[in-house]
Parts: sequence; C-alpha cells; structure tokens
Amino acid sequence: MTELSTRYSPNENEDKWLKFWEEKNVFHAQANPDKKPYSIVIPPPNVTGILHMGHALNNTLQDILIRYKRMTGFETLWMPGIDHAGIATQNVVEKQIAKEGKTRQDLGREEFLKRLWEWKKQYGDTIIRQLEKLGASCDWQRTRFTMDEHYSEAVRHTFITLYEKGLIYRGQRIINWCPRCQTALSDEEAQHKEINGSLYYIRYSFKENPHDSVTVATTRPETMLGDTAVAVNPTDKRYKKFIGKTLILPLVNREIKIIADELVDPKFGTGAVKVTPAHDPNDFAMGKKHDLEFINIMHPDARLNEKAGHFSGMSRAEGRKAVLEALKQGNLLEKIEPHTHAVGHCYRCDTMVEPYLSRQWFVKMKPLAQPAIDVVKKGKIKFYPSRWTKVYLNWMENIQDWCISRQIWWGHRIPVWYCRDCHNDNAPIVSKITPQECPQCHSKNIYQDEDVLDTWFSSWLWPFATLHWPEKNKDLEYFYPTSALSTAPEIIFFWVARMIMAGLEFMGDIPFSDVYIHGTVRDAKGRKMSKSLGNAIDPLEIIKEYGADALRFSLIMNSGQDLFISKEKFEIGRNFANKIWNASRLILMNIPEGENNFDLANLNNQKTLDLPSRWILAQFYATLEKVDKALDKYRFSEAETLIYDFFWGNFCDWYLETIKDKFSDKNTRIVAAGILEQTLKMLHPFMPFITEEIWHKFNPHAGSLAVAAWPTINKQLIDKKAQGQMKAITELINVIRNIRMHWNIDQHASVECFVQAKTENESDLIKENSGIIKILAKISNLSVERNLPKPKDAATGIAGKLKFYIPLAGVIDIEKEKGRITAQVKNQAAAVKDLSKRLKNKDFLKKAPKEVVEKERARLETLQAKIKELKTALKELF
RNA sequence: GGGUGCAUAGCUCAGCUGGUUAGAGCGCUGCCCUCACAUGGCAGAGGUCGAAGGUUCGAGUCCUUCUGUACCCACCA
Repeated sequence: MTELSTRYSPNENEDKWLKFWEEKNVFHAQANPDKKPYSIVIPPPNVTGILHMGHALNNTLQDILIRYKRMTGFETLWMPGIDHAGIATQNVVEKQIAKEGKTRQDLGREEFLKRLWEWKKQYGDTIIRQLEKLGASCDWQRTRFTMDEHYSEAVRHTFITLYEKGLIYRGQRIINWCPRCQTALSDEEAQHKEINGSLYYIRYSFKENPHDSVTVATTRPETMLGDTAVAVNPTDKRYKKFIGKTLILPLVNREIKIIADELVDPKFGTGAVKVTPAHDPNDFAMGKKHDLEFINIMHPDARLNEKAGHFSGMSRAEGRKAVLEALKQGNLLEKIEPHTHAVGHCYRCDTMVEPYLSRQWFVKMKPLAQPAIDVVKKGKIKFYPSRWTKVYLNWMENIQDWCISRQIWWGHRIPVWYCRDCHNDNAPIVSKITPQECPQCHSKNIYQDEDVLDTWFSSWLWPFATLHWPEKNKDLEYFYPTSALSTAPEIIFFWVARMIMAGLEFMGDIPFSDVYIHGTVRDAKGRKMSKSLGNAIDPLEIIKEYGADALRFSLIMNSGQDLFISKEKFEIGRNFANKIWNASRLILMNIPEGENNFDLANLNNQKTLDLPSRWILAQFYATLEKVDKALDKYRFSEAETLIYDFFWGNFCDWYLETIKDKFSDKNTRIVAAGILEQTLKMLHPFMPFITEEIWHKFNPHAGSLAVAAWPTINKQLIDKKAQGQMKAITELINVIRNIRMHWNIDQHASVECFVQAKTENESDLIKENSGIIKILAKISNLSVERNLPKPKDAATGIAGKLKFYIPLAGVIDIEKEKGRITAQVKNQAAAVKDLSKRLKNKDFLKKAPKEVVEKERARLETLQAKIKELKTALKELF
C-alpha cells in the first residue's frame, strides 16, 4: 500500500528529478564502440534569449528524439550551447550603457567588449537553465558558446581556408545597410515587408532645350540627389532619339546623360529610370557597366551628407519631404501614384534597410552550394515534412554571395591585418594568429580589420566545431555526422543550408541526415507569438502552473503544422498527467508492499489469462508498434495521440475498470503494473518527469527511466481473437448502458439482463465474462439462453449479433420504446440500402479486390440480421 | 512576379499508400461527488469533408480549375 495524493502536483517532482539526472550523469555521452551513435546539435539559442514557446516546442521535439533513441540503445549525444548573436547582444548592452548616458564609442572597443563579456557571464546561461527546466536531456557538461576559444579558432581556420581557396574576397558593392545598427547585413538578414508607398514622376529637362524634358518615375525621390544618369531601354522607340543626350538634374544642376540599358523595363513607369549607382543595386550594376560616377549622398545613419547640398543633415524621411517640396516649387513633380512595394527591414531592429555602397567581405557561394544541392537531390539529406526540400533547393539554386563582415564589435574579429606603410589594401595579411609585422615590408605599423564576422559565419560550423574541430579527436569521429536537426522554417536559409555547405566543405561529409522543420507557434488568432505584440504565453508560467510535462505534451499534441496556442490548450497535458497519476495510484494501492517484479515475460502461460488481460496486452503491443513507426517518421503528434488513446481509452476506461476486484490475482497484478510500466517507458520521451516519478514508485531502487530499455514488440501477444471478443463484450456493455440512460435508470440501481446467444461460442463468451458485464453495466442478474421468450415490459437491445432483454416494469413506455427501436431501424436502413446497391453493381463485383467485396458482403449480412432482430423486437411489443 | 501550406462538428485539429455508417480534445445537453481520478465517469446532440468539374466499381483522400486564407521568396526603379 502506497499513499499518494489524489492530484498530481508537478512542481514538487520536477526539480527532484532534474537533480537526480544530473547526479547520475545520465545525459552524458561518450564515444562507445559497442553502441551506435545518435547525435543532435541544439540550435543554439541567442545568449540574450529567454525561453519562448518556439524554444519549448523545438527542444521538446529534440528531447523526444534523443530520449527515444537513448532508450532504444543508442549512444546519444545532444550537444547544447549558446550563440553569441552579434547584433542582438550588442544592441542589448548598448541599451544598457545608454542608460548611463554613454555610447559604445565613449567606452572604446576594449571597455565595451569587457562589458559584453560581463553581461554574458551574468545572463548568458539563463536560457540554459530554462531548457533544463523543460526537461531537455542535453549533455550539459559539453555546453558550448560560439565565442569559446576553441570555437573561435575554428572560425579563424575557416576564414583562412576559404580565403586561400579564393572563396572569400573583399569588394565594393551595394549591400543591405541598417542605419540604426550601423552595420552591413546579409540578404537573409534584410527581411522584405510590403510598404504602401508612392511612385513619384519627376521631370528632368534637357540641357539643350530646357523647355523639353524626360519624366522618370521613382519610389525614392530623395535619392535623385545622387543620380548620375537616366536610363532607357535601347529598343524603346519613344526614347531612342534621346540616347546620349544630356539632361540637367533638377535641384542639383548636374549634367547627366541618357544611357541605354536592357535592364530597364519599358512598361514600368514612364520607361525612363533615374540611375543612382550608389543607392540601388540595379543602378549600381548599370553604373559599373556604363562607367558612371558613384555619388554616396548618405551618412551611415542614413542622414543626407554634404553631397546632398542644402539638404545635407536631414534624415532620409525629412530629405524626401524637402526634395518633393522643392520639386513641386519648380513644377517638376508631374504626378504621384500610389504604389506598394517590398522594402527590406533589419531582422534585429526592424529599421528600414538602406541599399548602401561600401567595402565588405564576401563568401563566394556558388562553388559551396553545388555539393549541398547534390546531397539533398540524392536523398542523403532528407527534409521532414518533405515539401521543404523544394524551398531549400530553390534558394540554393539562386544563391548569391554572402556578405560576412559586420561593423559591430561583438563577434569574431576578422583575421585580417593591413600595413600602413605599404598600403596593402589589396594584399592584406590573413593570419590565424596576430602577426608581428608586415611580411612584405617588415613594418610593425600594421592594424587589424575593424570588423567582425556575421554571427552565422560561426553558427554554420556548429555540428563539428562543437566537437572541437579542426582538431582531430574521437568524439568528432564518433558523433559526426549527426543524426537529425530540428528547427523552424525561417532558419532553413540562415543556418540549415549553410551548415550543409560547411559540413561538406570542411568535413567532407553531410552534417546530418534528417532535417525536421516544425510549425510556427501562433496565438489563438493566428498571429505569430511575439513580445512586441504582447500575445506571448510564457512557457515558464505554464511550467509553474501545469508542469513541464503538461507543457511538452500539449505542445506536441498538435505539432503537425502551425500551432494555435491559448492557455486552455495546456489543460490537455495537465489532465493527462493527472490521469496517469491516478491510474498509477490505483495500482499502487492494490499491490502488496515490496512486490516489484512486473516483467510481462514472467506471465506463466499467457493463454490462460482472462480476456481483458489478453486484450490489453494485444492493445499495448499494437500501440507500441504504431508508436515506433510514427516516431521513426517524425510523426510526433501521432505517436503521442496513440499513447494517449491507448492509456486513457483502453487501459483506464476499460482494463482498470474490469480488474478492480481482481487485484488478489497475481497475474492481474503483473498485467496491470507491467503494462503501466511499459507505458511509462513509451511515454517517457514525451513526459519525462511524471514517468520517472511513477517509475520509481514501482522500482524504488532502480536507475533512471531515461536509460531503461524501450519495450520490444511481442507480436505473439497481439491476439486478434481477444481483440474481437473484447469488442463484442464492450459493445454489449455500451448498448446496455445506452438503454439504462435512455430509460433514466438510477445509476446506482441494478437491473436484470437476459441475453440470447445463438451459438455455443457466444454463450461461453458471455458466461466467461459475465463478471465484467455485471460490474460495468450494473447488472444484478445476467442469464444467457439459447432460446429466450421476451420477458414482459422489457427493453430490447441488439449488440452485434447478440440480442438481449432488460425488464423495466413500471419504467418502460411501450410507445416510446417503439420510437426508440424504429429510430434504430431507420438509422441502419440507409447503410443497408447503400451496401446492397454496391453489391448489386457488376463493375464493383468484377473490379474491386475480393477481400473488399467479401468484407462488404459480411457487413451487409450483419446489418440485415440486426434489422431483422430490431423488427422482431418491434413486433414483440404488440 | 514566383513558390508553399491550409480550408473536415460551434472552436482547434486527426484522418498515412482511395475501400465500414468520417474521428479526437474543448465547448454544448442529460445523469452521476460510485472507495484511482469532478484536472473525473457514463450517455448524447452536432458534419451534404470550401466550390465546380474530372479519373475510378468506389473520392474527405488522386487530377484540373476556381474561391477564401496564411506564410515564404524576389534588385522592376
């Protein structure tokens, strides 16, 4: 007899098991030649991160995989770690020092970095602790940081290797510039958003003939201050005669030429385009081609600079207003049309990105992309769900060079030095260690590149740099390539694609074979959950209130696609945990102190077990088989639903209800406790805490359930006959209950039941299981006869092939009973009609598979028999 | 401008290779605080599976078109 409280309270248990797991070191992985490796690298959360629902979902998914594989005998490594998140983290600390009224420039680089490291030390492991609370079974001893010394070396090594291969170069190009963060961004970091803007039509007049003009259309009138040409399509008849003519740029009075370029679409706007080579990627290309002047009219913070004449000093928005006003004054603004277009925004601060001409470092991507395309096309790497394959390939096939330099301070400094004496801008010193002098002129007057590398330039090494690459070692050899990667769809380009390229380039092998892409967590209205919208549900709050198991279980329940979350959705997990708790409680209360070997293999002679036991064993193993299959295919919610339905719908609702008075039987105890134990194992990856808790109630001296062996399928115990027989019994009980409810029989009152069995088998089945029927349907006296006259004032029930009577003198109303049965006849009639029609169809008989025809025929017979019985019952009422 | 999802009960979603009278949770109705659990039990109501065509003996499931909706990508100013 074990005393447990009637409600499961997760908080008392969860911390206890966290400590237990840590003390027993159960999540630690070591290269072990006797086992197969299974490894996952965590998508490293930002060092600024706090746990949100997306993390909770993604890390639960990974934990399910890891715990499942650990229990099925793999040496499992789940590598945890944190990303330094360059821009994001720098922004946080900049805000912090802003409160002191200072900027990073005030502090200077060294002092600012000191503050960043202090910040990292203080807050850097917040999210790690939160992931632990979620139950994530990472090998925490290995926790990595993308700016660890080892890791930084890997980053430098990578840069140098690619540079030497000619895959990294420095170039003057138009890049995405965030005027607020004041750094370059990659194309992926500029996120396009639809803007309802305007298209402005501006007149540029000819130098020769100031009364005549060409009208250009632009969405960004302020950039006209940097125009150095107007372009038209060479085939455009309207403008052919003007090519080569000179225009006077309004407001600036610069002479600019009309050039011809097929980049110009004659159908857009007026067919004449103003060309601003320093502020637009297309114009930049034309500028190069036609040898135009590049006039940068902006400061790095997007204020107009001295090149903008008397507009200098204005912000881009003010500048636009002022330029438009000036144009209007000069009657140069022909018209304004509404126009929506997509504009890039900084993915960190949401500021509108400026296409900006500057000198940056780039990675040449095409050569890296090709092998990464091949491995996916060949199926060496598979995406789950598979539709993401196309998204990946499409991006890879159109890949652009990657801008990797950032004008911030927090990150991996670019390992490049320049010499002031020989001005080697074009032959920089690229070195893993800080050089002492210029190798050319031996000058000591050298300085390092001011910039740092894109955060993703370190993250793309994650699957192997966390294993101390480039150093050769056992772990790297054993755990690489990793097995699976789970992440959000928006990370495919940033990270997944780049890891595949890096893995192939540096390790010569894929970084993982399976990529699982999970859904987006949204609120009940379908909006993305975010702090700024104020619609976020804090997973920690759910853990506090309902427990980590409930959070995990509820999140996975509908994780097949995007999740629409509201607080009530977590009740399903809480309720299920409570159900598990109470079912365990029932069993524990009925097991003698000290009895603890419930190995199902110990059941002597399984054939002699009673029907419910044979049935529940069959149901369990059938479920296990399906759960295995679902997990192997990354069908998490399906696996979970299978266990839920089995445990609640079969084990609790039926099995436990049938054995409440049979706990004195040893076999019953073994089956009940044994199935529970096996279910706990099956459930452990989903709900690690409560399963561990109950496991130890049954096995007080056992080790962690996390390292217990996953149950193995015993196909012999999937007893089809028992499943069929139990179905007949439960159906009988259901129909009796229905009749009781229909006639408002007091729930505590017992009734009599007379069953008519047509065969010896049926009769035996009912007799053997009369105990269950009596308890579950509240029957006082159950008699089974081959031939049975209808008792007086009795209700008639048909359950499958069985007909039975329940005497209800004084309760039953003959007219109402007629109505009840007639409704049932009607209910079946439609199906009978449909079936017989199908069975008369010659094409169906000829073309459908035999089994299907047979099945339909059998169904029709059963239904017809049932209707016949119902009709007889109706007659008997007269 | 390309691409990808989704549309099934009042709500949120299952329904895998086409084959019983389409399922679950929540909500709703009725009855039960029965000694595992009211975070519970039992019974029940509720669906012409977005629309129109097509393939097939047979379509929620496959194909085409359409409508609505969500998201992703893209240097037409």
